[in-house]
Amino acid sequence: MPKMGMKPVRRGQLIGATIQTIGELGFADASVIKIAKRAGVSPGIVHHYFADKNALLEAAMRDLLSQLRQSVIKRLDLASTPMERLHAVIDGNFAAEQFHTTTVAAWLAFWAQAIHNPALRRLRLINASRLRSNLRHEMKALVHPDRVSNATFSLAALIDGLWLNAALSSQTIDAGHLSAIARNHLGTLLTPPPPPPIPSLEHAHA
Amino acid sequence: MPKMGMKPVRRGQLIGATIQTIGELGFADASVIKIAKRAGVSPGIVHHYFADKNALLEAAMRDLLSQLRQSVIKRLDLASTPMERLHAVIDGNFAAEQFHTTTVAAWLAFWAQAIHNPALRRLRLINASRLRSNLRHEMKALVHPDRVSNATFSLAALIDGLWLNAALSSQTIDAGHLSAIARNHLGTLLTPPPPPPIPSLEHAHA
Amino acid sequence: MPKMGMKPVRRGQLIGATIQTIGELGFADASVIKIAKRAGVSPGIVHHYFADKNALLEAAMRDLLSQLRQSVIKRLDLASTPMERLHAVIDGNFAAEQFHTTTVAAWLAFWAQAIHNPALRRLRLINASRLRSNLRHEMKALVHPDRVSNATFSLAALIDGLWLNAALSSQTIDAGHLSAIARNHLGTLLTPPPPPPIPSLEHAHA
Amino acid sequence: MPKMGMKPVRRGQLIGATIQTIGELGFADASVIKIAKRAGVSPGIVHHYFADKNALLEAAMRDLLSQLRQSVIKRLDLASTPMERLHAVIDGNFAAEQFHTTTVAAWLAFWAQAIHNPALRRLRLINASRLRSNLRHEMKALVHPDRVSNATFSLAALIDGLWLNAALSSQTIDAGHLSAIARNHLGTLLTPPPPPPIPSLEHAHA
DNA sequence: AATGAATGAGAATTCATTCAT
DNA sequence: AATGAATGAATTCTCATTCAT
Repeated sequence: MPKMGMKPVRRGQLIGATIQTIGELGFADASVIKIAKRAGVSPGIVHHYFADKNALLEAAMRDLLSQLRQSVIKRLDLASTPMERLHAVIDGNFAAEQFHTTTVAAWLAFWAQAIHNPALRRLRLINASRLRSNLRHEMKALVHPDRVSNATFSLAALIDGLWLNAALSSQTIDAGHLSAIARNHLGTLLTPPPPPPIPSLEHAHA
Repeated sequence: MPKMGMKPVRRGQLIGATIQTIGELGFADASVIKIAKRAGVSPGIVHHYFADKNALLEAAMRDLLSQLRQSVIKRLDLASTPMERLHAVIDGNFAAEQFHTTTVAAWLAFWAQAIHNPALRRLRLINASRLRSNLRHEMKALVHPDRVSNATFSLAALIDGLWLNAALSSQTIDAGHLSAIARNHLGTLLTPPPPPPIPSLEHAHA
Repeated sequence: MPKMGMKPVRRGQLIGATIQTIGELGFADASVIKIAKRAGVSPGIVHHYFADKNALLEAAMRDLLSQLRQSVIKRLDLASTPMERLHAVIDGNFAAEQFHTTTVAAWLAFWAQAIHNPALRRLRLINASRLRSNLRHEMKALVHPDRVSNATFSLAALIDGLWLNAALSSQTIDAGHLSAIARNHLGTLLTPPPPPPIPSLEHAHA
Repeated sequence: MPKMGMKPVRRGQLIGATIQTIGELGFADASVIKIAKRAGVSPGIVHHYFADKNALLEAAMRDLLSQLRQSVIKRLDLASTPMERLHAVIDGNFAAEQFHTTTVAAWLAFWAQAIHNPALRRLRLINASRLRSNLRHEMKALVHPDRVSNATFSLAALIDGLWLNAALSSQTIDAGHLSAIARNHLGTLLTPPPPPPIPSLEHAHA
């Protein structure tokens, strides 16, 4: 009698092993054989649960995105004001569990590969537009309509940039610090720009 | 004697072909054979000019970094005030020639791979610290000493984040727009945060 | 489940094919592809059973050595006196099955390569010291202690030399003849050297 | 004006580099490029002085054989009695200059390869028969006609075996010791076998 | 459900050789 | 005479995938 319902278990094992392997070795060196070995299963079984390597990669990226989304949603549920909701998005993106070295490296690998892989690209687009949509919705309540688009774009870029710097840095990541910087940036987006302090600087902007 | 002075020519061809190939196919699918084919030479000749694939990749990344640096330096030479110099750094990073689709994709691929490849990692670190050092030096002239570090970190992250978004976006990149956003962010870093304008917003911060 | 227990079968096939191929083509021309072809398997499978080419070569040499050892041990089991045991060692080394042309050629190839390959070198050293130890132990019972070392060295060298001449000769090998020569040499080692027959010859030795 | 008569010089350089390279790396790893590099010339020039790699290898082996022959001939010129001449052959084979590690390793490599390479095989056969012929001629003056053949064969084999052991040994080679063992063996070949010392041993011989 | 045997393509790299200069 | 650029084949090894069991 076969073990029942192994499907989700095995899939989870393989997805986890995929993220780990990509995070540790990079996309180019993450072979099915290595992933299977890390998952503690035979290489043959991978194709029993996933159509091909691409399907496995897609599932892995979907898992990463889903974890991130959960991290944000969890915090959104506790927020009530627009500002709180924006902080929730920021903090959700910088949640501690998102910063394990291998996970961050896997993220970057997926981003790089998504340029060339349509399935991954689609996943990333869906996620990115969802994030933008979240941000934009709250921004509308806080900034002038003319500035919503830029403010959203700017905050989203800063979040990504902070993440990227963390991914590439060899130092341990202080998620709180990243969050604070993003919150601070958000603060400046909300307030009207102060009058130019000194003429010379104003000149420099031109 | 053989055709003299082919070395720099071939090396340049191969480096260009490498960046193109990585940009189009991604790191994982950029094989020496494909690179050689794109450069219009035989696969064997690659190892006549580069010790191994890694040396070729390193040279390609070095080339990308060098182009970026030139782009910044060119603008720094025309700048005189600290603010102008910061704008030079921003604009240099967002120069039009830096935004060809394949080039940007190659950049991302190198960043992702740099996590796992010591030689690439070293190159990236050198470049990153040079950028930081440039920014920090000018920041010191413009913001309170206590805020130099954070301001530098924040601006550098935003530059990277804007770049990353451009890299991943399928839309054509408007470098001027990215520059404007970064300049605007820089503006907010320089000025002291204004007093909370209205109580309701203050409440939203809580 | 896959075809079970293929491991020892395939390994045996591949080892046999390796010895055959090296024996026929020499070390330099024995490629993994040719070996696989001779074994009737695909080139890829070789690395499923052996870590790399070196491991395959090592296994092949180990096999040759083991066959030789068995040939000696089989005869040692039937011997009772020291002299019989020495003859067993000689005859074991010159057993007919050790003289198939390809096998002898493989032996020579391995010896030559062992100089440059640490793993093969180690195998050869283990085997050589085992042979010496066997010989020395029996020699102790038959010759004066002062002469054990030289007698052992001399007999071992003669065995190797006879083998080598056979290996390089294009004529069919008469193992019995080689054995007889070695036994004869052994006989001279056992007896005290006769007094110098004529002074002039003694002088020539000096 | 081109340098005149470079031909023998370059050929000599290349032959020396070939022997060195084969001795250090083995036959399989001695490529034309490596040989040229060691000789301090470009890889292209090799084919200006030698038809192909095989011709270079053949010339190198011919050089080794010639050196050995010179070593013997030099000593033969000083010898007058048959025994002295046999000693000259032995000592010539074990001359110190023949025992540089790389040279001995090159010898072994050539022997192994000679099995598969007709040109090398021919060279080796010519040399071997010359050595045999030398030995046999002198043996005829010293031993009973019925034993000339075996005595020659035995002595030649011992010389080769001692050499082989030296080649494979990691220890420094004591050429004098090898010479002494061969001379001693020769001594036993010349004298009539003594009467059996004890019946039991005689029985063991049967 | 699961194994691991097996394949054949493709990877990086090295090679002997040729050739324009 | 000599260089080193250039080729295309061959090398070892890894890969995704299939399949009998």
